[in-house]
Amino acid sequence: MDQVPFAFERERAYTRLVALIFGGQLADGEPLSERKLAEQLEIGRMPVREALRQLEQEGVIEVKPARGTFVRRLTREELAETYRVREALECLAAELAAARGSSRELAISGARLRIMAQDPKVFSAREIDDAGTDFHEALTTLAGNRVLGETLRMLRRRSRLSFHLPRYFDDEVIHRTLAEHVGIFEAVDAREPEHASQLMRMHLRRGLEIRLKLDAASREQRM
Amino acid sequence: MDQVPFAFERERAYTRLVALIFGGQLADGEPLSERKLAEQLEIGRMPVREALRQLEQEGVIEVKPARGTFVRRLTREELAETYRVREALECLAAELAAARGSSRELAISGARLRIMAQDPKVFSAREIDDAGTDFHEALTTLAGNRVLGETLRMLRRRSRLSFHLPRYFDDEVIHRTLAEHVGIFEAVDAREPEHASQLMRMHLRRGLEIRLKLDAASREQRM
DNA sequence: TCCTTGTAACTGGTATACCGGTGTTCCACA
DNA sequence: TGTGGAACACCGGTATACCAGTTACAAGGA
Repeated sequence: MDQVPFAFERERAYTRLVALIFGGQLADGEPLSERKLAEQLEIGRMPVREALRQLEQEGVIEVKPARGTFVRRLTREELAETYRVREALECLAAELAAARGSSRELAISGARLRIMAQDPKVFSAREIDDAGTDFHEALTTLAGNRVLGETLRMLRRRSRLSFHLPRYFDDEVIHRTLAEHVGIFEAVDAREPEHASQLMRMHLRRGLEIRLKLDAASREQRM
Repeated sequence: MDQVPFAFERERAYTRLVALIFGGQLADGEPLSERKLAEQLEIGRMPVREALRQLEQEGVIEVKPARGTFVRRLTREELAETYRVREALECLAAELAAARGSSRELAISGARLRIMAQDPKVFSAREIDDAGTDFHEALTTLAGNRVLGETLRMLRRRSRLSFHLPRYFDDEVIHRTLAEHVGIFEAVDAREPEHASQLMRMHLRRGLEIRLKLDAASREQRM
Protein backbone atom coordinates (compact mmCIF):
# COMPACT_ATOMS: atom_id res chain seq x y z
CA MET A 1 0.00 0.00 0.00
CA ASP A 2 2.88 2.37 0.70
CA GLN A 3 3.95 4.45 -2.24
CA VAL A 4 7.53 4.01 -3.29
CA PRO A 5 9.08 7.25 -4.57
CA PHE A 6 9.41 5.88 -8.08
CA ALA A 7 7.11 3.04 -8.84
CA PHE A 8 7.62 3.43 -12.56
CA GLU A 9 10.54 3.97 -14.84
CA ARG A 10 8.60 6.73 -16.53
CA GLU A 11 8.59 8.79 -13.34
CA ARG A 12 12.28 8.29 -12.82
CA ALA A 13 12.85 9.33 -16.41
CA TYR A 14 10.69 12.40 -15.92
CA THR A 15 12.47 13.74 -12.86
CA ARG A 16 15.87 13.07 -14.35
CA LEU A 17 14.91 14.79 -17.57
CA VAL A 18 13.65 17.80 -15.67
CA ALA A 19 16.96 17.93 -13.84
CA LEU A 20 18.81 17.70 -17.13
CA ILE A 21 16.78 20.35 -18.89
CA PHE A 22 16.65 22.87 -16.08
CA GLY A 23 20.08 22.04 -14.76
CA GLY A 24 21.66 23.74 -17.71
CA GLN A 25 23.57 20.63 -18.69
CA LEU A 26 22.36 20.92 -22.24
CA ALA A 27 24.00 22.83 -25.03
CA ASP A 28 21.74 25.50 -26.41
CA GLY A 29 19.24 24.17 -28.92
CA GLU A 30 20.90 20.79 -28.94
CA PRO A 31 18.48 18.09 -30.00
CA LEU A 32 17.54 15.40 -27.52
CA SER A 33 17.22 11.91 -28.85
CA GLU A 34 14.95 9.36 -27.25
CA ARG A 35 17.47 6.61 -27.82
CA LYS A 36 20.50 8.50 -26.59
CA LEU A 37 18.67 9.74 -23.51
CA ALA A 38 17.52 6.22 -22.76
CA GLU A 39 21.06 4.98 -22.99
CA GLN A 40 22.42 7.85 -20.94
CA LEU A 41 19.83 7.49 -18.18
CA GLU A 42 19.97 3.71 -18.35
CA ILE A 43 16.22 3.62 -18.77
CA GLY A 44 14.32 2.00 -21.60
CA ARG A 45 13.25 4.02 -24.57
CA MET A 46 9.52 3.74 -23.93
CA PRO A 47 9.56 5.22 -20.42
CA VAL A 48 11.82 8.01 -21.65
CA ARG A 49 9.45 8.57 -24.53
CA GLU A 50 6.47 8.86 -22.21
CA ALA A 51 8.31 11.30 -19.99
CA LEU A 52 9.23 13.36 -23.03
CA ARG A 53 5.63 13.36 -24.17
CA GLN A 54 4.59 14.75 -20.81
CA LEU A 55 7.21 17.45 -21.03
CA GLU A 56 5.97 18.26 -24.50
CA GLN A 57 2.46 18.71 -23.19
CA GLU A 58 3.79 21.00 -20.50
CA GLY A 59 5.35 23.12 -23.22
CA VAL A 60 8.89 22.39 -22.12
CA ILE A 61 10.10 20.55 -25.18
CA GLU A 62 9.07 20.32 -28.80
CA VAL A 63 8.98 17.05 -30.71
CA LYS A 64 9.52 17.15 -34.43
CA PRO A 65 8.84 13.77 -36.00
CA ALA A 66 11.80 12.26 -37.81
CA ARG A 67 13.85 15.33 -36.95
CA GLY A 68 14.40 15.31 -33.24
CA THR A 69 13.26 16.56 -29.88
CA PHE A 70 14.25 20.04 -28.77
CA VAL A 71 14.19 22.06 -25.60
CA ARG A 72 11.92 24.97 -26.31
CA ARG A 73 13.16 28.49 -26.13
CA LEU A 74 10.46 30.91 -25.15
CA THR A 75 9.92 33.99 -27.20
CA ARG A 76 9.37 37.23 -25.33
CA GLU A 77 5.72 37.07 -26.29
CA GLU A 78 5.26 33.56 -24.99
CA LEU A 79 7.00 34.38 -21.74
CA ALA A 80 4.72 37.37 -21.28
CA GLU A 81 1.67 35.24 -22.03
CA THR A 82 2.73 32.61 -19.54
CA TYR A 83 3.28 35.22 -16.87
CA ARG A 84 -0.13 36.74 -17.56
CA VAL A 85 -1.85 33.43 -16.95
CA ARG A 86 0.30 32.71 -13.94
CA GLU A 87 -0.56 36.11 -12.53
CA ALA A 88 -4.27 35.33 -12.60
CA LEU A 89 -3.76 32.01 -10.86
CA GLU A 90 -1.01 32.94 -8.41
CA CYS A 91 -3.17 35.84 -7.27
CA LEU A 92 -6.09 33.49 -6.83
CA ALA A 93 -3.87 31.18 -4.80
CA ALA A 94 -2.68 34.03 -2.61
CA GLU A 95 -6.23 35.18 -2.09
CA LEU A 96 -7.52 31.73 -1.17
CA ALA A 97 -4.55 31.10 1.09
CA ALA A 98 -5.03 34.40 2.89
CA ALA A 99 -8.71 33.63 3.34
CA ARG A 100 -7.80 30.39 5.08
CA GLY A 101 -5.06 31.92 7.17
CA SER A 102 -1.62 30.46 7.57
CA SER A 103 -0.53 26.86 7.86
CA ARG A 104 2.33 25.20 9.63
CA GLU A 105 4.19 24.71 6.36
CA LEU A 106 3.70 28.29 5.31
CA ALA A 107 4.75 29.56 8.73
CA ILE A 108 8.00 27.61 8.43
CA SER A 109 8.62 28.84 4.93
CA GLY A 110 7.77 32.39 5.92
CA ALA A 111 10.04 32.31 8.95
CA ARG A 112 12.86 31.14 6.73
CA LEU A 113 12.24 34.00 4.33
CA ARG A 114 12.23 36.52 7.16
CA ILE A 115 15.53 35.29 8.50
CA MET A 116 17.05 35.50 5.06
CA ALA A 117 15.64 38.97 4.52
CA GLN A 118 17.32 40.27 7.70
CA ASP A 119 20.75 39.61 6.29
CA PRO A 120 20.53 38.38 2.72
CA LYS A 121 24.23 38.52 2.05
CA VAL A 122 24.88 35.55 4.29
CA PHE A 123 22.92 33.28 2.00
CA SER A 124 23.68 32.08 -1.47
CA ALA A 125 21.56 33.03 -4.44
CA ARG A 126 20.64 29.40 -4.77
CA GLU A 127 19.39 29.16 -1.21
CA ILE A 128 17.26 32.27 -1.53
CA ASP A 129 15.90 31.13 -4.83
CA ASP A 130 14.95 27.75 -3.42
CA ALA A 131 13.28 29.36 -0.44
CA GLY A 132 11.19 31.41 -2.84
CA THR A 133 10.15 28.34 -4.76
CA ASP A 134 9.20 26.61 -1.53
CA PHE A 135 7.18 29.61 -0.49
CA HIS A 136 5.13 29.64 -3.66
CA GLU A 137 4.57 25.93 -3.28
CA ALA A 138 3.46 26.20 0.34
CA LEU A 139 1.14 29.05 -0.54
CA THR A 140 -0.48 27.06 -3.30
CA THR A 141 -0.93 24.06 -1.06
CA LEU A 142 -2.52 26.24 1.57
CA ALA A 143 -4.94 27.57 -1.02
CA GLY A 144 -6.43 24.09 -0.91
CA ASN A 145 -7.42 23.80 -4.55
CA ARG A 146 -5.73 20.86 -6.21
CA VAL A 147 -6.73 21.77 -9.74
CA LEU A 148 -5.23 25.18 -9.16
CA GLY A 149 -2.09 23.56 -7.81
CA GLU A 150 -1.62 21.28 -10.79
CA THR A 151 -2.23 24.06 -13.25
CA LEU A 152 0.19 26.39 -11.53
CA ARG A 153 2.87 23.75 -11.35
CA MET A 154 2.67 23.39 -15.10
CA LEU A 155 2.82 27.11 -15.72
CA ARG A 156 5.74 27.61 -13.38
CA ARG A 157 7.68 24.89 -15.11
CA ARG A 158 6.96 26.53 -18.41
CA SER A 159 8.01 29.97 -17.26
CA ARG A 160 11.26 28.58 -15.89
CA LEU A 161 12.43 27.77 -19.38
CA SER A 162 15.51 29.81 -19.92
CA PHE A 163 15.67 31.87 -23.01
CA HIS A 164 19.30 32.85 -23.15
CA LEU A 165 19.48 34.06 -19.59
CA PRO A 166 21.99 33.69 -16.80
CA ARG A 167 20.71 31.14 -14.33
CA TYR A 168 20.80 33.46 -11.37
CA PHE A 169 20.20 37.12 -11.27
CA ASP A 170 22.24 39.76 -9.52
CA ASP A 171 22.04 40.38 -5.80
CA GLU A 172 19.78 43.38 -5.99
CA VAL A 173 17.12 41.49 -7.91
CA ILE A 174 17.34 38.52 -5.58
CA HIS A 175 17.01 40.63 -2.48
CA ARG A 176 14.07 42.54 -3.83
CA THR A 177 12.34 39.32 -4.76
CA LEU A 178 13.00 38.05 -1.26
CA ALA A 179 11.46 41.17 0.23
CA GLU A 180 8.41 40.73 -1.97
CA HIS A 181 7.98 37.17 -0.80
CA VAL A 182 8.13 38.30 2.81
CA GLY A 183 5.51 40.94 2.08
CA ILE A 184 3.15 38.40 0.56
CA PHE A 185 3.68 36.05 3.47
CA GLU A 186 2.78 38.74 5.96
CA ALA A 187 -0.39 39.62 4.09
CA VAL A 188 -1.44 35.98 4.05
CA ASP A 189 -0.51 35.55 7.68
CA ALA A 190 -2.59 38.63 8.53
CA ARG A 191 -5.52 37.13 6.60
CA GLU A 192 -5.73 39.94 4.08
CA PRO A 193 -6.75 38.24 0.82
CA GLU A 194 -7.08 41.39 -1.24
CA HIS A 195 -3.74 42.72 -0.11
CA ALA A 196 -1.99 39.42 -0.65
CA SER A 197 -3.40 39.18 -4.13
CA GLN A 198 -2.30 42.69 -4.97
CA LEU A 199 1.24 42.10 -3.72
CA MET A 200 1.41 38.87 -5.68
CA ARG A 201 0.32 40.68 -8.82
CA MET A 202 3.07 43.26 -8.47
CA HIS A 203 5.57 40.53 -7.62
CA LEU A 204 4.87 38.70 -10.87
CA ARG A 205 4.80 41.81 -13.01
CA ARG A 206 8.18 42.84 -11.66
CA GLY A 207 9.42 39.34 -12.27
CA LEU A 208 8.40 39.45 -15.90
CA GLU A 209 9.84 42.92 -16.31
CA ILE A 210 13.19 41.80 -14.97
CA ARG A 211 13.34 38.79 -17.21
CA LEU A 212 12.44 40.80 -20.27
CA LYS A 213 15.09 43.39 -19.47
CA LEU A 214 17.74 40.76 -18.98
CA ASP A 215 16.72 39.12 -22.21
CA ALA A 216 17.00 42.40 -24.08
CA ALA A 217 20.44 43.01 -22.60
CA SER A 218 21.47 39.50 -23.50
CA ARG A 219 20.37 39.97 -27.09
CA GLU A 220 22.21 43.24 -27.40
CA GLN A 221 25.35 41.70 -26.03
CA ARG A 222 25.24 38.91 -28.56
CA MET A 223 25.15 41.31 -31.50
CA MET B 1 4.20 21.33 -45.86
CA ASP B 2 0.45 21.47 -45.49
CA GLN B 3 -0.93 19.99 -42.32
CA VAL B 4 -3.24 17.06 -42.84
CA PRO B 5 -5.98 16.95 -40.20
CA PHE B 6 -4.56 13.79 -38.70
CA ALA B 7 -0.94 13.25 -39.43
CA PHE B 8 -0.61 10.73 -36.62
CA GLU B 9 -2.60 7.82 -35.38
CA ARG B 10 -2.29 9.20 -31.88
CA GLU B 11 -4.30 12.29 -32.81
CA ARG B 12 -6.99 10.21 -34.45
CA ALA B 13 -7.12 8.06 -31.34
CA TYR B 14 -7.37 11.13 -29.14
CA THR B 15 -10.30 12.75 -30.92
CA ARG B 16 -12.16 9.46 -31.16
CA LEU B 17 -11.60 8.78 -27.48
CA VAL B 18 -12.88 12.22 -26.57
CA ALA B 19 -15.96 11.53 -28.65
CA LEU B 20 -16.40 8.21 -26.91
CA ILE B 21 -15.94 9.55 -23.41
CA PHE B 22 -18.04 12.67 -23.75
CA GLY B 23 -20.54 11.12 -26.12
CA GLY B 24 -22.01 9.10 -23.32
CA GLN B 25 -21.40 5.84 -25.13
CA LEU B 26 -19.74 4.39 -22.08
CA ALA B 27 -21.40 2.58 -19.27
CA ASP B 28 -20.86 4.29 -15.96
CA GLY B 29 -17.55 3.46 -14.36
CA GLU B 30 -16.83 0.86 -16.98
CA PRO B 31 -13.13 0.24 -17.34
CA LEU B 32 -11.45 1.09 -20.62
CA SER B 33 -8.83 -1.28 -21.86
CA GLU B 34 -5.99 -0.18 -24.09
CA ARG B 35 -6.20 -3.36 -26.10
CA LYS B 36 -9.97 -3.38 -26.51
CA LEU B 37 -10.04 0.28 -27.45
CA ALA B 38 -7.29 -0.29 -29.96
CA GLU B 39 -9.25 -3.11 -31.53
CA GLN B 40 -12.50 -1.18 -31.47
CA LEU B 41 -10.99 1.95 -33.02
CA GLU B 42 -8.85 -0.08 -35.40
CA ILE B 43 -5.79 1.78 -34.21
CA GLY B 44 -2.65 0.25 -32.76
CA ARG B 45 -2.26 -0.07 -29.04
CA MET B 46 0.62 2.37 -28.75
CA PRO B 47 -1.16 5.37 -30.30
CA VAL B 48 -4.21 4.62 -28.17
CA ARG B 49 -1.97 4.40 -25.16
CA GLU B 50 -0.43 7.79 -25.86
CA ALA B 51 -3.84 9.35 -26.34
CA LEU B 52 -4.98 7.83 -23.05
CA ARG B 53 -1.93 9.20 -21.32
CA GLN B 54 -2.79 12.67 -22.57
CA LEU B 55 -6.34 12.31 -21.31
CA GLU B 56 -4.95 11.18 -17.99
CA GLN B 57 -2.85 14.30 -17.73
CA GLU B 58 -5.90 16.38 -18.52
CA GLY B 59 -7.64 14.73 -15.60
CA VAL B 60 -10.24 13.03 -17.75
CA ILE B 61 -9.30 9.44 -17.04
CA GLU B 62 -7.46 7.59 -14.35
CA VAL B 63 -5.00 4.80 -15.07
CA LYS B 64 -4.53 2.11 -12.47
CA PRO B 65 -1.64 -0.15 -13.38
CA ALA B 66 -2.54 -3.78 -13.78
CA ARG B 67 -6.14 -2.94 -12.98
CA GLY B 68 -7.51 -0.86 -15.79
CA THR B 69 -8.23 2.61 -17.08
CA PHE B 70 -11.30 4.44 -15.88
CA VAL B 71 -13.25 7.51 -16.82
CA ARG B 72 -13.04 9.80 -13.85
CA ARG B 73 -16.10 10.94 -12.04
CA LEU B 74 -15.71 14.35 -10.48
CA THR B 75 -16.59 14.86 -6.88
CA ARG B 76 -18.53 17.99 -6.02
CA GLU B 77 -15.41 19.42 -4.48
CA GLU B 78 -13.31 18.80 -7.55
CA LEU B 79 -15.94 20.28 -9.82
CA ALA B 80 -16.05 23.37 -7.67
CA GLU B 81 -12.27 23.64 -7.71
CA THR B 82 -12.17 23.33 -11.47
CA TYR B 83 -14.79 26.01 -11.86
CA ARG B 84 -12.88 28.31 -9.53
CA VAL B 85 -9.76 28.08 -11.66
CA ARG B 86 -11.76 28.37 -14.85
CA GLU B 87 -13.42 31.47 -13.48
CA ALA B 88 -10.11 33.22 -12.99
CA LEU B 89 -8.99 32.40 -16.51
CA GLU B 90 -12.27 32.81 -18.39
CA CYS B 91 -12.59 36.25 -16.81
CA LEU B 92 -9.07 37.07 -17.91
CA ALA B 93 -9.93 35.93 -21.41
CA ALA B 94 -13.07 38.04 -21.47
CA GLU B 95 -11.13 41.03 -20.21
CA LEU B 96 -8.37 40.66 -22.76
CA ALA B 97 -10.85 40.07 -25.56
CA ALA B 98 -12.86 43.14 -24.64
CA ALA B 99 -9.69 45.21 -24.54
CA ARG B 100 -8.91 44.18 -28.10
CA GLY B 101 -12.47 44.69 -29.35
CA SER B 102 -14.35 42.21 -31.42
CA SER B 103 -13.16 39.94 -34.21
CA ARG B 104 -14.85 38.58 -37.29
CA GLU B 105 -15.19 35.17 -35.69
CA LEU B 106 -16.62 36.55 -32.48
CA ALA B 107 -19.04 38.76 -34.42
CA ILE B 108 -20.32 35.72 -36.29
CA SER B 109 -20.64 33.72 -33.10
CA GLY B 110 -22.31 36.62 -31.33
CA ALA B 111 -24.78 37.19 -34.16
CA ARG B 112 -25.73 33.54 -34.00
CA LEU B 113 -26.31 33.78 -30.27
CA ARG B 114 -28.51 36.85 -30.71
CA ILE B 115 -30.65 35.16 -33.31
CA MET B 116 -31.07 32.19 -31.05
CA ALA B 117 -31.90 34.38 -28.08
CA GLN B 118 -34.73 36.09 -29.97
CA ASP B 119 -36.64 32.85 -30.23
CA PRO B 120 -34.87 30.07 -28.37
CA LYS B 121 -37.66 27.55 -28.73
CA VAL B 122 -36.94 27.15 -32.42
CA PHE B 123 -33.53 25.69 -31.73
CA SER B 124 -32.56 22.41 -30.18
CA ALA B 125 -30.74 22.21 -26.89
CA ARG B 126 -27.82 20.74 -28.74
CA GLU B 127 -27.61 23.67 -31.17
CA ILE B 128 -27.71 26.24 -28.40
CA ASP B 129 -25.16 24.34 -26.39
CA ASP B 130 -22.80 24.11 -29.35
CA ALA B 131 -23.21 27.81 -30.07
CA GLY B 132 -22.19 28.51 -26.47
CA THR B 133 -19.10 26.34 -26.79
CA ASP B 134 -18.17 28.12 -30.01
CA PHE B 135 -18.62 31.45 -28.33
CA HIS B 136 -16.27 30.63 -25.48
CA GLU B 137 -13.76 29.36 -28.00
CA ALA B 138 -13.97 32.47 -30.17
CA LEU B 139 -13.63 34.68 -27.13
CA THR B 140 -10.50 32.87 -25.99
CA THR B 141 -8.97 33.07 -29.44
CA LEU B 142 -9.67 36.78 -29.55
CA ALA B 143 -7.94 37.18 -26.21
CA GLY B 144 -4.78 36.42 -28.14
CA ASN B 145 -2.95 34.51 -25.43
CA ARG B 146 -2.10 31.00 -26.54
CA VAL B 147 -0.99 29.77 -23.16
CA LEU B 148 -4.29 30.97 -21.77
CA GLY B 149 -6.09 29.20 -24.57
CA GLU B 150 -4.38 25.89 -23.99
CA THR B 151 -4.91 26.03 -20.27
CA LEU B 152 -8.56 26.87 -20.63
CA ARG B 153 -9.15 24.12 -23.12
CA MET B 154 -7.83 21.66 -20.60
CA LEU B 155 -9.96 23.01 -17.78
CA ARG B 156 -13.09 23.06 -19.89
CA ARG B 157 -12.58 19.46 -20.86
CA ARG B 158 -12.15 18.58 -17.25
CA SER B 159 -15.26 20.42 -16.14
CA ARG B 160 -17.29 18.72 -18.86
CA LEU B 161 -16.82 15.39 -17.15
CA SER B 162 -20.26 14.28 -16.22
CA PHE B 163 -20.83 13.18 -12.71
CA HIS B 164 -24.15 11.42 -12.94
CA LEU B 165 -25.90 14.23 -14.75
CA PRO B 166 -28.38 14.33 -17.59
CA ARG B 167 -26.59 15.40 -20.72
CA TYR B 168 -28.69 18.44 -21.39
CA PHE B 169 -30.39 20.68 -18.94
CA ASP B 170 -33.92 21.90 -19.03
CA ASP B 171 -35.06 24.71 -21.30
CA GLU B 172 -35.02 27.40 -18.67
CA VAL B 173 -31.39 26.78 -17.83
CA ILE B 174 -30.40 26.67 -21.47
CA HIS B 175 -32.15 29.91 -22.28
CA ARG B 176 -30.69 31.71 -19.33
CA THR B 177 -27.23 30.52 -20.29
CA LEU B 178 -27.87 31.75 -23.81
CA ALA B 179 -28.87 35.14 -22.50
CA GLU B 180 -25.72 35.31 -20.42
CA HIS B 181 -23.59 34.54 -23.44
CA VAL B 182 -25.26 37.32 -25.38
CA GLY B 183 -24.62 39.69 -22.51
CA ILE B 184 -20.93 38.85 -22.42
CA PHE B 185 -20.69 39.21 -26.17
CA GLU B 186 -22.20 42.67 -26.04
CA ALA B 187 -19.81 43.76 -23.32
CA VAL B 188 -16.85 42.57 -25.35
CA ASP B 189 -18.22 44.13 -28.50
CA ALA B 190 -18.63 47.42 -26.62
CA ARG B 191 -15.02 47.16 -25.44
CA GLU B 192 -15.88 47.05 -21.76
CA PRO B 193 -13.28 44.72 -20.22
CA GLU B 194 -14.36 45.16 -16.64
CA HIS B 195 -17.99 44.59 -17.44
CA ALA B 196 -17.27 41.57 -19.62
CA SER B 197 -15.16 40.05 -16.88
CA GLN B 198 -17.86 40.62 -14.30
CA LEU B 199 -20.55 39.04 -16.47
CA MET B 200 -18.31 36.09 -17.16
CA ARG B 201 -17.74 35.60 -13.45
CA MET B 202 -21.45 35.51 -12.74
CA HIS B 203 -21.98 33.24 -15.73
CA LEU B 204 -19.57 30.65 -14.38
CA ARG B 205 -20.81 30.86 -10.81
CA ARG B 206 -24.34 30.26 -11.97
CA GLY B 207 -23.11 27.41 -14.11
CA LEU B 208 -21.47 25.74 -11.15
CA GLU B 209 -24.51 26.35 -8.99
CA ILE B 210 -26.78 24.69 -11.53
CA ARG B 211 -24.56 21.66 -11.87
CA LEU B 212 -24.28 21.21 -8.14
CA LYS B 213 -28.04 21.47 -7.72
CA LEU B 214 -28.68 18.92 -10.45
CA ASP B 215 -26.12 16.65 -8.91
CA ALA B 216 -27.76 16.89 -5.51
CA ALA B 217 -31.14 16.16 -7.05
CA SER B 218 -29.68 13.23 -8.91
CA ARG B 219 -28.20 11.79 -5.74
CA GLU B 220 -31.45 12.16 -3.88
CA GLN B 221 -33.33 10.44 -6.66
CA ARG B 222 -30.99 7.49 -6.59
CA MET B 223 -31.58 6.88 -2.92
C1' DT C 1 35.71 24.41 -57.26
C1' DC C 2 30.97 23.80 -57.03
C1' DC C 3 26.85 21.50 -57.54
C1' DT C 4 24.32 17.19 -57.87
C1' DT C 5 23.04 12.90 -56.13
C1' DG C 6 22.67 8.77 -53.74
C1' DT C 7 23.54 6.43 -49.66
C1' DA C 8 23.96 5.68 -44.84
C1' DA C 9 22.97 7.09 -40.32
C1' DC C 10 20.05 9.10 -37.78
C1' DT C 11 15.04 10.75 -36.11
C1' DG C 12 10.32 9.86 -34.00
C1' DG C 13 6.07 6.71 -34.87
C1' DT C 14 4.14 2.28 -34.54
C1' DA C 15 3.61 -2.84 -33.99
C1' DT C 16 4.43 -6.87 -31.48
C1' DA C 17 5.83 -9.60 -27.69
C1' DC C 18 6.68 -10.35 -23.12
C1' DC C 19 6.69 -9.11 -18.00
C1' DG C 20 4.91 -8.96 -13.34
C1' DG C 21 0.91 -7.85 -10.84
C1' DT C 22 -4.27 -8.28 -10.11
C1' DG C 23 -8.90 -10.18 -10.01
C1' DT C 24 -11.84 -13.84 -10.88
C1' DT C 25 -13.28 -18.30 -11.43
C1' DC C 26 -13.75 -22.77 -10.39
C1' DC C 27 -12.47 -27.01 -8.52
C1' DA C 28 -10.74 -29.78 -4.65
C1' DC C 29 -11.25 -30.55 -0.11
C1' DA C 30 -12.96 -30.03 4.62
C1' DT D 1 -22.44 -26.50 1.79
C1' DG D 2 -18.73 -23.60 2.65
C1' DT D 3 -14.02 -22.38 1.95
C1' DG D 4 -9.23 -22.19 0.49
C1' DG D 5 -6.23 -21.96 -3.23
C1' DA D 6 -4.38 -22.73 -7.72
C1' DA D 7 -4.89 -21.67 -12.46
C1' DC D 8 -6.17 -18.46 -15.81
C1' DA D 9 -7.45 -14.23 -18.14
C1' DC D 10 -6.63 -9.63 -18.27
C1' DC D 11 -4.44 -5.31 -16.97
C1' DG D 12 -0.92 -1.61 -17.75
C1' DG D 13 4.38 -1.24 -18.14
C1' DT D 14 8.32 -2.07 -20.77
C1' DA D 15 11.56 -3.93 -24.37
C1' DT D 16 12.60 -4.81 -28.98
C1' DA D 17 12.15 -4.48 -33.83
C1' DC D 18 10.78 -2.34 -37.85
C1' DC D 19 8.89 1.60 -40.58
C1' DA D 20 8.98 5.94 -43.13
C1' DG D 21 10.79 10.36 -43.27
C1' DT D 22 14.82 13.60 -42.64
C1' DT D 23 19.50 15.00 -42.70
C1' DA D 24 24.36 14.89 -43.39
C1' DC D 25 27.94 13.67 -46.10
C1' DA D 26 30.78 11.81 -49.41
C1' DA D 27 31.59 10.54 -54.12
C1' DG D 28 31.29 11.79 -58.81
C1' DG D 29 30.40 14.79 -62.70
C1' DA D 30 30.35 19.60 -64.78
